[in-house]
Formats: sequence, structure tokens, C-alpha cells
Amino acid sequence: MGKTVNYHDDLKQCGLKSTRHRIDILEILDHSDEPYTADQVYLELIKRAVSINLSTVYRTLDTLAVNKLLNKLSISKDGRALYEYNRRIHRHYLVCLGCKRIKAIDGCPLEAYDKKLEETTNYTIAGHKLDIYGYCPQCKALGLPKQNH
Amino acid sequence: MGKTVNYHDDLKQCGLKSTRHRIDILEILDHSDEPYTADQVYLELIKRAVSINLSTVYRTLDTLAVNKLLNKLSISKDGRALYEYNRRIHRHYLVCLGCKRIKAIDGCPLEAYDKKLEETTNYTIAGHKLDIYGYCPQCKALGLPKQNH
DNA sequence: TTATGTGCAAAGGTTTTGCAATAGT
DNA sequence: ACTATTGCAAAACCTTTGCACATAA
Repeated sequence: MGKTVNYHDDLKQCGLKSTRHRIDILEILDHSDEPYTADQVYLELIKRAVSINLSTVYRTLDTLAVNKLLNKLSISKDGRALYEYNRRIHRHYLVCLGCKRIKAIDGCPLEAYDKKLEETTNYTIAGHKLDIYGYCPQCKALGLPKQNH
Repeated sequence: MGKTVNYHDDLKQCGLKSTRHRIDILEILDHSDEPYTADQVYLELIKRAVSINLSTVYRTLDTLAVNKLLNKLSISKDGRALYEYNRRIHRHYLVCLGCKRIKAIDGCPLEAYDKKLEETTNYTIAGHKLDIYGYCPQCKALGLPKQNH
């Protein structure tokens, strides 16, 4: 988790102006274990007594994602986009189907597979997205609902 | 790809009425290699001179997905839901970042990993979603845009 | 016949956009 | 000072819903 000065530098390196809002948003997402929706970011800013408009949140998230300071995910929590701080660590998510909590898991089981696929398909593989679904220890204890995915 | 009569039986087994619209939609998705958005399904129906309302398409897709005759995916092609015929075959998708075409790939490299994860995390793993991104042979030839994911 | 499915129109929720005002460099 | 960023309000977009009518069983 970087300090404010680093967010400033990161923004400058992208040719972006270093504004309070951008730094706040980077900091919020950098300090979170879970990706946030635009709305969640907005609410967190309001909670911190930051005056900002929701459309600015959307624009800022988009700008930061285009500049690779954030990742935009599509684990559609009911169809809304999710944003996470780009830690430049390749990792995947374990989503609890009970409480919907999202847990990050480091490491990737797919490195060899990607290479194999390049040969098999004649595609150039640029990356992949893997989300894993299950029930966390707590929700498991309450009895499993129907299985998905 | 089933015949009409099978769609009829599948619907009945789910306790659903067998209507022209439902059969048409099942057939469209069953005959497609790619998942469709609600809108794409609607347009295909119109092309086939089927008179239907877009809200009926949404309702039908939802009903069929709840009853597991379709899968609802969240490879957000710009945030819209995608539906595919449920072939009850576990498979993943290879998405071309150039032309956005989606290619299904059979087989799964994650069976062992899922089990390992159950032990490591103490979650019950219910499933996973893996999408792979790259450039298809055609788009590759045109020169690769920037890398994503 | 009777519950289920459908069309239509209207509303809901998320995200985007135009334009004038503001703030960073 | 100059340009990028922001607020505000409105629109765009995808999806859902209420209700009256139509249809499958």
C-alpha cells in the first residue's frame, strides 16, 4: 500500500494531473482487499467527508483503469463493474456464493496451460481471468444452498 | 443440438410451458457457438420474422437460466449479460481482444487445482469461471494492439 | 378453465455525456 | 494562462416490473 506521494508520482507518470479526488480513490482501493463498485467508492468518499459527484467517480475510475493504475473487473456482482487497485501481481479471486465476499488468492495454476493453448489454437494468449466460486467456512456451516456455475 | 421435440420435453421437465418463443430461443442458442446478449437473441428472432417483445426475451432468458436450460455468463461484453445453451459440458472461452469473437474451448485445466484449493482454504469449491484472452490468427496478422488483462 | 406466459408502457438502476465552472501545472 | 478535471443535470443504456390480455395444459 503506497503513500500519498507515490500516488502523486504514479499519476504524473501517466500524464495525469494529481488531484485530491484521484489520490483519494487510489488510496481507498489500494487499502481494500476487495474490488469496489463505483457506488461503493462514492459512498466511501462521502463517509470520509469528501465532496464529490458520482459522475466524477465514474470518470476517475475509468481514467485510472485506462492508465492501468486500476483494474476493471467483470465478476458481475449483479452486473455492476468492479475496480481494484492494480498491484501488478497476477492473482485470482475466490467468491463466496453465500455471503458474496471476495477473497484474493495469490498464485496462478494456468501458466503452462496458456502456453499449451497458444500452440493448440494458434492464438496469441494475452491473459486470462479466473474466478473461483464456493462457500467460505462460515457459510458452509449454515448449510449449502444450490450449486452454481 | 437437439430437435424441437427435445426442447419441448426439456421445458416440460422443468415444469415450464412449452411455448413457441421458448423453443425458438433455446434453438437459437443451441445452434450458436457463442453466447448471446438479450439484444442479440431479440434481433435474431426478428430476423427470423418472429414477433416478440424485448421484455419477453429478458423474461424468457431469465426463466430458462433459473431452470438451468441456459447459462448466464458474465464475461461482460461492455457490461451486458450473456446467455448460452447449457450443454452440460464444462468448458471455457477464448475471447479475441481484436474482433471480440468468442471461441469455446472444451476441457478444463483446473480440476486438480480446485481440489487443492479446498484443502488450502477450507472453502467448499462449487465451480469456477475461466476466460482466456488473446488474439485470433486473423487479428494477430493485423498487428497486436496493447495487451489487456 | 386456470395458471402461466406475453405485450406494452413505464420505471428502475447503472453508466455516460455536454457544457460551464474550477483547479492543477 | 492553458489545459485537464469536475459538478451538475440530462440522457443513454440495459434490465425489470405492473397490469391486462392471450395461450398452453
